[in-house]
Amino acid sequence: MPPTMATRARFVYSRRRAADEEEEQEEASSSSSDEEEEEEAEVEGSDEEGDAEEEEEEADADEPAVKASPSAAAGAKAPGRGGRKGPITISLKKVCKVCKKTGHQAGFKGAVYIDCPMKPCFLCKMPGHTTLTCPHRVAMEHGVIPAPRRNTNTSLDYVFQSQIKGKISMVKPRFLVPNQLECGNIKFHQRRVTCLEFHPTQNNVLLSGDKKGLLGIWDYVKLHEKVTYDSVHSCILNSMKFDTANDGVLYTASSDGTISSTDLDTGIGSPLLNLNPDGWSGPSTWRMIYGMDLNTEKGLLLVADSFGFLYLLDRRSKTRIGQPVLIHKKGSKVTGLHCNPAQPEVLLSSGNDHFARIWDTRKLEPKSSLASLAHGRVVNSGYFSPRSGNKILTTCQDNRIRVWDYIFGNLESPSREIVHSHDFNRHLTPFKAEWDPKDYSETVAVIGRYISENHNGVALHPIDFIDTSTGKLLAEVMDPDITTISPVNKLHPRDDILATGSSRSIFIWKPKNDTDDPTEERTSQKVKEYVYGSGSRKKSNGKHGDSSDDDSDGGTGGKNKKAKKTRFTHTAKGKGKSKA
DNA sequence: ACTTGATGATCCC
DNA sequence: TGGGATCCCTCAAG
Repeated sequence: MPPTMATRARFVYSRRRAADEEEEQEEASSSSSDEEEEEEAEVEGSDEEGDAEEEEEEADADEPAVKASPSAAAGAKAPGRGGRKGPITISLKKVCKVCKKTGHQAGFKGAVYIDCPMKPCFLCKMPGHTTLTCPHRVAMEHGVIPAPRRNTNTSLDYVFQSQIKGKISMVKPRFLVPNQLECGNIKFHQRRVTCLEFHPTQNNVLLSGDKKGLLGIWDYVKLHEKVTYDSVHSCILNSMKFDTANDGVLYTASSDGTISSTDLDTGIGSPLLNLNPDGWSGPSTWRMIYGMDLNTEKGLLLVADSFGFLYLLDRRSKTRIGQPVLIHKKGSKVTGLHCNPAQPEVLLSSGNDHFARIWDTRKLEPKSSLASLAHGRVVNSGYFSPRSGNKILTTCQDNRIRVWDYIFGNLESPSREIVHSHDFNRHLTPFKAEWDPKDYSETVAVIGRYISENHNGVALHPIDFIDTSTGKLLAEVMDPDITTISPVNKLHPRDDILATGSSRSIFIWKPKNDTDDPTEERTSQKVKEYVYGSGSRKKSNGKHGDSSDDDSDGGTGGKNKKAKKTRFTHTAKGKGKSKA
């Protein structure tokens, strides 16, 4: 059932329900037959709102007028508020919730979303068609805009010399898509998941951060071993990085303006950096940290704030090195940082100023970037390829994944732009395309998809595996039990495992094993185990547990004590802060 | 089965 | 250059 369908449209809808998708498409792309009957009910003129509402009541005696037409009521009030002049058009029948015009309706019809035809395509952003007919949707393998490859030298040549050649394997590795849901941790977090990271040495341990700053640790094989720490950060946990010298320590970056070095056994964090030492004095001065990376060679922590500045920290002495450097437009957010895996001195930054930039951290000055990569909108992320470091992959809010095949070449335009739905939505964690760290050929990337696909009558949002060398869609990973969007995805550095953050839940995917029970039933059952609690917990009701879920494994004992030496065995909320 | 609210980038003056 | 209205496939609580 489409929950967004307006009450008043029910008649039209039920009449049409039996109709197939084609008719719906037709309706969406052109003004067709059905509207005629609504036009007559339209009230035009410069009536005052009171009049208009009365009219409506009479016309729609069947239904409570106010309730039935919230959009019309809002529309009637708008002129008074906004001072808009001219005739007011009040529709008594269905009004498009996007453009407020009659004759069509945007929204879900069953599991299919019908676009507003007055807007540019929600996928490729071009006018003249909607998502349903967008060529990039119909055939993903054609969703590539080729760009000429040039070979002009850049200053990056100087930095890299020829050290990288020969590092890339020419042999395509075995590629197993982790396409089957293995297990999940439903509502492990109280707010939406913002980042994920696999533990570097403990193979089955997944770290997760959320919008409230909660840090989660979960062993997805032992399942019941999970911990959450709520005292490390006070708001959005944007990035996590392990200390390569000590894998018991995790660096975290947060919108609270701090970098924390957290002991995973105790959950006790010591601040490495606090950009808001004087506390809150309004949003215009509050600094948030999104981008962070570690230069392991130099023991250097690189951090960037929401005002465009980059900070260098010495990991051991915990002191700042030099002054902050402006690396993106002043006052704009730096969304991400990545040190080149082959040449850690080389840094890639992405920002809200619609640019990704490459820097030499040994020679940092404002405007001293080695290259500036222009994008259509905000750049959510930018990553060097995981082994050779000589490719770049960026995710931009203009619904394009950009690939630069060779950073020695001319970087003015990307080698490819891959149209892919990962639009910005303020309620979703920004999408980020990430390389598969196991793929020696450096071609496979994973990214969640915003727009849904009708999957047996259910709107599902797949996780896409994309061949970045061709733009071809290699695999769509989804499960009928997961109806929410999955903007956060992480591929395991060694195993064929995908971790997904979707809303407040975390999921683990594995490749489908032929020896496994092939029925979907098994998958569903597995998820439900976590829906209803792990181990000792009994199924309490027919719905997903509420936020008390987090305490569900209290049965393992020692609930309010610290997690001391027994790691990850129970839910610990902060260090001794938990309520009695 | 509806409504509500949280809240980031953008656009427009 | 800055404040305020606007917004398109959210999600889950009530």
